[in-house]
Parts: sequence; structure tokens; C-alpha cells
Amino acid sequence: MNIQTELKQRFAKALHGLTDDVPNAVEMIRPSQEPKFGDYQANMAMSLGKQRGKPPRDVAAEIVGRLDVSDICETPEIAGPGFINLRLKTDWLAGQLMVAKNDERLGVGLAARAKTYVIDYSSPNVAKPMHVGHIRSTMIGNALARLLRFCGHNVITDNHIGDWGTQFGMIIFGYKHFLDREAYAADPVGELARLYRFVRMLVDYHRDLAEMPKYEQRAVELREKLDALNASLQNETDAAAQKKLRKEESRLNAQVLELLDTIKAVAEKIRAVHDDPATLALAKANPDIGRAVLEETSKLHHGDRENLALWNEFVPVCMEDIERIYRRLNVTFDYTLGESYYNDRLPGLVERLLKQGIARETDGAVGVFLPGQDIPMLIRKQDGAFLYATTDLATIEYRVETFRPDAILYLTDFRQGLHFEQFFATARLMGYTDLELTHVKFGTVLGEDGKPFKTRSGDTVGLESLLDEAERRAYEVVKINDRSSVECGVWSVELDGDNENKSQIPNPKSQPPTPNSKLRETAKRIGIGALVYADLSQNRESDYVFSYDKMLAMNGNTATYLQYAYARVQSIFARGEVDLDALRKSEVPPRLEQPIERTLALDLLKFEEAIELSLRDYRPNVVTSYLFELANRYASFFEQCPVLRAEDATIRDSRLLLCDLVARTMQRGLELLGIETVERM
RNA sequence: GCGCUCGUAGCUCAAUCGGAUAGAGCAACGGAUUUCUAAUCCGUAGGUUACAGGUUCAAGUCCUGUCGGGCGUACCA
Repeated sequence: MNIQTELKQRFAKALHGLTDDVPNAVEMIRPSQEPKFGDYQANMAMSLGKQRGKPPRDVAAEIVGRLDVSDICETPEIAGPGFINLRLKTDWLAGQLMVAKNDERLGVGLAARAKTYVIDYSSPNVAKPMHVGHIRSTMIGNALARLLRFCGHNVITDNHIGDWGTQFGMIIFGYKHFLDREAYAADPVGELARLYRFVRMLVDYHRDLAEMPKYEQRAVELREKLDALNASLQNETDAAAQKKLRKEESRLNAQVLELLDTIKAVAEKIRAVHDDPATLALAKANPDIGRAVLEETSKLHHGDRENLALWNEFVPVCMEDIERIYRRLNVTFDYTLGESYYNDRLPGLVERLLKQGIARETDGAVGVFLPGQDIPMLIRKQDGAFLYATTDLATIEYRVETFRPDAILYLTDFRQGLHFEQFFATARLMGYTDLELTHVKFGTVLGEDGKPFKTRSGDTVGLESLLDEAERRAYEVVKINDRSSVECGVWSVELDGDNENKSQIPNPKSQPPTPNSKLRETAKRIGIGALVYADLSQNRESDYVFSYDKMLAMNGNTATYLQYAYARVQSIFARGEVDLDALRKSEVPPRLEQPIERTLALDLLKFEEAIELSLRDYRPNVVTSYLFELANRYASFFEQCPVLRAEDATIRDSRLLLCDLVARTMQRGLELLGIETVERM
């Protein structure tokens, strides 16, 4: 049930003839922020009054007079300048709960028109270890895919992995020159990652050495500019001019500081090489490594047999590594078509765009010049190689041919905004005008120091170790809580089920988790859930600061809180030995007598609204907020309203019904976000 | 330089395309457990929504300017 939609339809009838733009007016119906203003409010009377030169309250009265909502609402009230406040009838709410109860989908309707969505997310680079940043694209994309599917849309998920880039030149070069065969046999991915980092370091070293004099030169220039500025500042008497000069001075100073930071960082990287004689020797032995790496890449792209064979050897191994993380995160893809998949299409695409006049040559390269853009989007380099944009255009062609989508969503870092703007504009020039192309962007993950994680520096928080840590922390809490629950008599047996060792009073830390034990599974769901929720609940386009404690928190607005609400319901059912089948078959509507019961009922019925609102701007955090509020409401209800000990059987059943609906909504909602529930915690 | 973007409580973030008294969580302080899981609940405190103008019945939200942060700016992805 979407109450908002229902009210909109009722208002649309009443507004017919009162305005030219009924759909717009009807958009001004929304949930009230304050209970005293009712459950929903309609705000169109003010603007309509203005349009028609009538007092808004009179317009509101006119609308109310034509409005037929008597079956679902109490008599609407007009308040303030012309707000129409609506309070839903409690009996009607109870009736709607019965509808939801009898529906597998909890009364959530399907989209009016099922559309086909291609969602392009996660997209890690093969052979580069995944880091914290990848969780954003992966989990937001996963949640959107699940939400859209739930609404009845046809969703195709495609992991557009980076499997054709220059990192393979590095790995191939590393493999040919620095391979540790034993390490490769034992842990191929680890060894490839090491080779990548090592070659990268050597390439950077030579580049940095070459760049260093330029930095120094720049520092000298800045110094000279500052001196000149100071001189003119002393001669300047006009206050306004002085202010301007001081501003310029602080700007220059900032540049100096930034430059010093850069120099310091570069110097440290150089020193790291110098400090290790073996590395230094290899660095000196390979002065042209930058060019050599590019050559390896180029050979691969031109079908060199040896390099292609190596590529074919590396990719599956690396993919297995990535898949392991997806399994832990409960993420799957319909397709994994990487950049390499489109390789054959690129030359023809560029030729075609040239012929159509969409692209033209510039400075030996080929680019698309777009109105309002001072720089072109390059699709072929001077050396004939293709770029990111070329692959993206080829991919869109393939997807349209193959899937006939209504929309394609790209989940990437917001820093790629300009690229997508240009890429989408080019796609429109190519004739894809009816296709929704959306860059679902998100902010950068920053380190605790407020600076962005840099993949090149190498020392980012690896995703895998983060998952491990999440599970470990959750395990500590779960273990302690489980034991104390048994001691307090909440449960008769431990989740661990490891009863033989029970006599020796165990120290949670000294006992490693039994593999496959229930406790371990619970810890996994709670730990990973916390991690995923931390990301989804903060889906803003701005950056966010990565913090272990924040990401792995299990108090407050966290997945744990929602899972806890769910587990508490299950606990009631277990304690009361509740016959769920009978409860769900009963056709006796709930009695919503306490204010908290009524509020809880209303919250339950807003599930569809939350999903719809979430998808309007592709923001899973709307769903997390909704679920948090529902869990919060349930916690209050739990405190205020005894269920098993209710005063009589009808109230008991009524409350059990509310509990069941909360649990089902919680489970479904979390599932749509890619988070699992636990029966007991 | 140009372009995009952000600035909300000590911290991390909300605020449903302009709606009524700007809300949560964390941290702080004070309470609640013989009663269905205290991973909880209830309460207190914390704000001139960076600043200055403007638009109107109504501005955190829209416009202009200022200050401050982030990002991007043709052969990376």
C-alpha cells in the first residue's frame, strides 16, 4: 500500500478544474513532520490561492469540500495559512495491515510500467587488490539492483571489470623479470599483486626522479613571485589594493605548502627505493621501465601470443580472488563483461564516429567536441590506442543491441563526473536519446587524516582485511552476549553448540571459533551487515571519512540495531511457542489502541513509500532511514506494550501480528539492501 | 584561470525538487532491568543552517555576491 499515492489520486479528482497542473499540485502531499498536524498534509492550497488571487484558506476549504476521503481519513482540518491536515482512520490502518499480512510482498505494489535497467557497478581492476572504496560502488549498486527488481523491473547487473588496462603491462613485465616462482605457486594472486606494486614502484621511481627538478624549479618560481609580491606590498598605500595583494599572497603561500607536501611525499618514495639496496639495484638496472611497461601493454593489445597467454593465465586467478569477496558480501552479477570484451569493437567505432562527423582529428588524436565544453573527449590517442571513453561508448552500443534497456546506471566515484557528462552527451549524438543514462555518483572515501585513499600509494585498507576485522569484532560481541544470555536463562543452549567443552569455563579469546558453527555464521552476518549498512546509510554525494569504529559500530543507527529488532521478535515467538501459521491465517484485524501501536502500524504501511522515494534518486539511504525508524518504533512498542503477557488474548494476537509484520518488513528491507538477518543474537 | 560541487549540534550525517517549532546517531550528563534479549528504553544539554543581500504567503533548500573546503580541467580509469 502506498498511502501517499492513494491520497494523490483522491486529491487529483478534487483538484480537477481548480488548476491546470494537477500532477504538480498533487505532489505537494506528504507525510506530516509533526503528529499534531495529522499523518499527511496537503500544501497546494497556498500556491493555488496565489495563482487564483483567492485567500489560501478559502481554496483549502474548497478542495476539502470536493475531496472524498471519508473512507480512509477523519475529517480533514485546515490549519495555518492553508495547510490541509489529514489523519488516517485507525480502522482503515488496521484493515491495510491485514492486506499486507496476507501478501508475500507485504502489500508493496509493482511498478506501473516494468522497465529494463542495466546497472554497471563494482567494476574493480583485475590484479589490483580491492580496497575500501570498492565497497561503495558494489553495495550501492547491489542494493539498487535488488530494490528495482523487487519493484518488478527487469534488471541486468554487469560488472564492467578493468581487465585490459595498463596494469597488465606492469604485471607482465614483473612476471617476466621479477617473478618469485615459489610464491607464485603458493599464492598466485598475492604474488601478482606484489609484482604489480613492485613494478609500479620502479616506474614511479624513475618518473619521480625526472620530475623532481621540475618541482624544485616551481618552488623557486613561487619564491620569486612571493618576494616580488612582498616588495609591491610595501610600496602599496591604497587599502583596497593591499587587500588584494594579501589575498594573492595567501594563495601563493597555500601553493607553496602544497608543493612542499608533494616534494616531501615524492622524496619519501624515492628514499624508500634507496633504502633497499636490492630494490635500488633493480631500479638502476631498469631505467626504461616506464616505456617497457607500455610496450608490454601495447603488445598485449595487439595480440602478442606470449602476453595474451599470460593474460589468459592471470585473469581467472584474479577473478577467483574477487569472487571470494563477492561471496562474503552476498553479491552476484548477471554478467561480468570487462573492458577486454569490447576490444574488437573499438577501431570500427572510432572510424564510424569520424565518418558521421561526431568525432574529428585533433593534434593527431581523435576526439569528440561538445558544445559548451572547452576540451574534447578523446577516443583515440596519438599512438592509436583507445581510451576509457572509447570502451564506454562501445559498451553502450553492445548493451543497447543486447538488452534493449530503458536505463543504464553507472555507479562510480563523483570525480568521474566530467567524463560521464561528456560520454552521455556523445551517446546522445549517437542517437541514444530515449535511453536514461545516469551517473549514480558518490563521494570519495577519505582516510582518518581527511585525505583521500590513494590506490597508487599501495597502503590502503584492503577490503578483505576489513571484512575479516568486521567479523572478528562481531564475533567478540556475539560470543559474550550469547554466553550471558545462557547464564541469564534467556536461552537454554549456546549457539556455539560446542557443549563438550562447556565444563572448562572458557575465555572467549582463547577459544578460536569453531568453523561452521552457528555462532560464527551469526558473527559473519552481523559484522558484514554493519559494514554494508555503514556505507549504505550514508549515501551522500560528498566524501566520507573512513573510520574503523564507525564502519564496524554495532550501536545506534546500525544494521545491528535492525537485526536486533528482528531477533527480539523471533525471541517472542520462540518463548511464546507462537503458531505462526495460525497467526498469519487469522482474519481478525489488529486492535491499535495504544498510540505507539497506531504509529507502528502507520510506519509499517510506509514501506512502499520508502522504496519508491529511495529509487527516485537512487539512494538506498532512504530505505536505511526507514528501517531504522521502524526498528526504533518497535523498540518503544516493545518497552511499552507487553505481548505475551498482554491483558487478553485478542490484544496478544493483535500485538503478535504487529511483531510479525515488523519482522517480515525488517527481513525484507534488509534483504533488499543485501544484509542478512539472524534468528538469535 | 575556467567548470562542477559542498559548507547544518563537539563529531558523523538527515531534512521526501520551497512548507508549520531544522531531526537522528555517536560523544557528554541524569535515570530505567524480580517483567517477552540492556546490542535496549526514557530524559537533559547542545543551532543566527559559513556570511551578506535578494526573490515570496513561506528559504537549510531558489538567485546574486563574499569567505572557506573538495574535485575536475585532452591523450589515466
